[in-house]
Amino acid sequence: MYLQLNLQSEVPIYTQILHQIMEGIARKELKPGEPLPSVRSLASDIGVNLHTVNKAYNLLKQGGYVQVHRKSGVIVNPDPIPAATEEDLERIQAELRPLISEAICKGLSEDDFEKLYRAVYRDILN
Amino acid sequence: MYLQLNLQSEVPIYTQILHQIMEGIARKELKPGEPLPSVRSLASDIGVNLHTVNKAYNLLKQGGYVQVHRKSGVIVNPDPIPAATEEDLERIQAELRPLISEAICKGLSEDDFEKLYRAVYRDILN
Amino acid sequence: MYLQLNLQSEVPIYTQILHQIMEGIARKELKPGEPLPSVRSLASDIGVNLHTVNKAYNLLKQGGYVQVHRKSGVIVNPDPIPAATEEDLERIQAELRPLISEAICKGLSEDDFEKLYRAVYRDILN
Amino acid sequence: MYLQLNLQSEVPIYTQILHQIMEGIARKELKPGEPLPSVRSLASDIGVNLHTVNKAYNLLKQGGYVQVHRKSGVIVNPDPIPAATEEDLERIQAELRPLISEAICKGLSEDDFEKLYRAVYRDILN
DNA sequence: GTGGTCTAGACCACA
DNA sequence: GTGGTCTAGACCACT
Repeated sequence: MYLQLNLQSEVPIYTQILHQIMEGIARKELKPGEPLPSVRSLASDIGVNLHTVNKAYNLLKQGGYVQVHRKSGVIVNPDPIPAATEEDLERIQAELRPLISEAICKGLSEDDFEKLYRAVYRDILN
Repeated sequence: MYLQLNLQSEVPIYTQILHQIMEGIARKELKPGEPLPSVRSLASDIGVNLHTVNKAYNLLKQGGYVQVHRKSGVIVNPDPIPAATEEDLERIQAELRPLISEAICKGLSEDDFEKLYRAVYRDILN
Repeated sequence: MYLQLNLQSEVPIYTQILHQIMEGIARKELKPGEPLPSVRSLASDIGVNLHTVNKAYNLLKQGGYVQVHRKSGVIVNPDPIPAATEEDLERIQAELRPLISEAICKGLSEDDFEKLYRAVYRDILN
Repeated sequence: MYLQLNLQSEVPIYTQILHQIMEGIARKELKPGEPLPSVRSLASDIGVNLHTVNKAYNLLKQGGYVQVHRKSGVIVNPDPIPAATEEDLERIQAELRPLISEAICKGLSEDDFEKLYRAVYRDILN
């Protein structure tokens, strides 16, 4: 499980960490119950501030992706991750919306977009 | 063409304006050559500062969505909007990626996600 | 002598008119003593405001490119156009400077730039 | 790296800043990876508003001349600056064109112009 | 009246 | 402390 940060991206670092760990879980590279590196070690590994990693971990906890134990540190949630709520679905659609608008404006057909989406899907799952 | 802003949202106002105008173009509510409201009038209509609208308009100009004429104001580009470049596609995929990771983590199947995407697509195009 | 205006350029229209007439003179399409269209007719030909053409003509007069006669209208200066002053040369160099900086930054060699410049020169003179 | 602004000039201040930093990079006074002053400190140094500097920095970012890191500020792009595109070359030629027209009208020979251009080139590179 | 530029001053997210 | 965003209000060039 390697994190690749882009420090000049406009995406905040803590968000990049969040996304990549979520992707690791989606890929099943990170399995339920598996421990994540400690805040300190991860921070020093990727060369960012403790707070930054902490913020990502807290968001993961809030989302039910991980559990934080005083002693044993942070582990991927051994229980199933909470299923998408109605709210989640709406948020995802809201984020999809400008991407799709852009795609339409730039001449991509619905099928072109589907290919794009399938490619990402495959890239994550294989 | 009505804009609905969410001032509480973490999405910057100028981005919301940008997205909604892009969507208007995708919907063909805004047709090629059609004038957009002037910076000042739109700003006062939606109750934000003129610079905020200006920033959105400038981004639309950069993206080739609109043309800015010094005197006559801003119009939807009468020429076709530049087709998606390889870079565009990669950026869209990069933005799709965390959405898809999240969807997978939350138990959505590839087909569930497709339904989501199709729903947005239909909502925009009809 | 046809003028081609780009209404969405950031270059003011009067400047475009100015440039193109200067280029016409440089090309010798417009010969010394030759009449230019009247402000009114040119304005209506190219579909711009009288003032806009007027401003261009006034700048041409100031630069010694044309003479304005009450009766006979505007003609290309039958006398030689004033030679470049030291001030002119400095201004030209000042305008050249950012172009050259950009060229260097983008990896163009001095010879590449010369080719560019020669190409424009040839395009004008032939 | 000193910036010299001409507040009387018709060239916008942000453009002057842009040009001079581009020239600094061309001169290699500003080396790849080298930090630029922060928006605020440069603004107060040269006595202009922070937004003016910000606009210049953003244009430099767009052009690939610098990288903006949210925390650590702005640095000269450590990677090579994007090579000139066909579009760049055309734009440079378009800007060269009125200069050359003027030079011809004012009696400069092609070689005179070359001397001018070489002088600027040497002034930048030495 | 249009957009372009600039100023002054504020709050926020990020690290 | 950094850049990002937003506001309010001003002047200017262009047409």
